[in-house]
Amino acid sequence: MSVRFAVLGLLSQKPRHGYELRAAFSALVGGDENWDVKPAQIYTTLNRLCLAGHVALSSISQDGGPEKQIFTITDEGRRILKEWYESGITPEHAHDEFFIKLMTALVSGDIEPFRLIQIQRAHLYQDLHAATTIRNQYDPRTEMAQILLMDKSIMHLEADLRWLDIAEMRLEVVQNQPFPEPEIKPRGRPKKTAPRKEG
Amino acid sequence: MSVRFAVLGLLSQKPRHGYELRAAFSALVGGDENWDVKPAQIYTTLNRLCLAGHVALSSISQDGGPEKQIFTITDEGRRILKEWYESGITPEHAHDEFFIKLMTALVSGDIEPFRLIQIQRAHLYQDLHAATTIRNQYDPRTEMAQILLMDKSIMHLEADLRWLDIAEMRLEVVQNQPFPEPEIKPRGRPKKTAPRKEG
DNA sequence: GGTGCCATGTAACGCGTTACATGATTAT
DNA sequence: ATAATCATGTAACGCGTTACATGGCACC
Repeated sequence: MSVRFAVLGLLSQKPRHGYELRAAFSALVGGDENWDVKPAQIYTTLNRLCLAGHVALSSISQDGGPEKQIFTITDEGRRILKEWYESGITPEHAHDEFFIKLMTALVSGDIEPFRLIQIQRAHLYQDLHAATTIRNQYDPRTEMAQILLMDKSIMHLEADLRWLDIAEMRLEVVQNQPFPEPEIKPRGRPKKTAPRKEG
Repeated sequence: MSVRFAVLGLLSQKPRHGYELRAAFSALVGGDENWDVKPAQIYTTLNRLCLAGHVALSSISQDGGPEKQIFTITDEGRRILKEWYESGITPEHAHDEFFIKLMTALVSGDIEPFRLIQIQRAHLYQDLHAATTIRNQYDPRTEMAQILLMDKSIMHLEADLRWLDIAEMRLEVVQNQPFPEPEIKPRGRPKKTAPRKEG
């Protein structure tokens, strides 16, 4: 979803063509090491935005160079962009890959969870060290995006490390008790307004 | 990627059929409120795993009830599962939607970044309160997955909130200086071993 | 006889990636 | 010349979602 709205936002600033959008997006995220958007995605996204009526092909320029198809945001596009700005975003922590890995390991018994945690902890410490080093090399006056991104990485790597500690503790407590096969409940049971833990 | 490996791990524990895998995955992540895998994904994933040779259709049982296609993990499947277990995972923080939103807003000037931060902060506080409440209702003996997931959510929501504070501070420092149009550098320039910040 | 669970899929779409393909201009 | 950059796309695939479709069994 992010790329679509970023394209919309960039077109809200001024009309642009595909190639320019790619470069602008790259600048937005602080370089293509962080998020390299492929041309294919830019052009297919523009196509979908056109079909949705959020963007329109306004003109084709050709200042000596190759042909440029310049896109402009529509009123409807401005509307849904504003909606995006005004909405809060809930990050999806359940979809975290290490969480799935740990749970899978617990159920299948293929590998000791503490070893898994150990591997991941070492990995995260490396990432944390790298992120800190990189952040301190940026110039706050000209590389704000890069710095904010590294700040974010650092905060979340620390959070992940804290979580590993907590997970380890929780698993130590129950480790002598056999890990209970998680209950496989029937699906699609009636949902009341708040189906959580009443009674 | 997560679902594919989770399926592999669950089949490593014991052979299962599609419907059973869906229920087992749901149990893994602590209920379909967290991550509801759709039947379509289970069956297409099984299909791809079969084509890749990581899983094989071993038998079709029919104990009175409907037909069940039972899948088994192959040696190759066990190999790549082990590889996954042994690898560390680097979370992708650049792809965070709020980060993109903030950067887009800064570049396009459509909305004040501080207002954006305020909206997001309020949203995250609500999420944090909800997550904490929910976590404390679970039973540590039988609902470990749910508790660990909520721990994770809480850690990361706190990290997000801390990051909002930092971002706000950083933006306050540069707010009187006009936000510099991020440099749009030419793409694909020669990459040395470490293209960062030399000279 | 309906509702809900068990069990299987297909079709189409959105988002993102990889690979491929074309052609013009600009710098060495 | 040829390499890099500017500029545009298509095709095919992986992952994930929504919607649609089929059929048997069990319980009330």
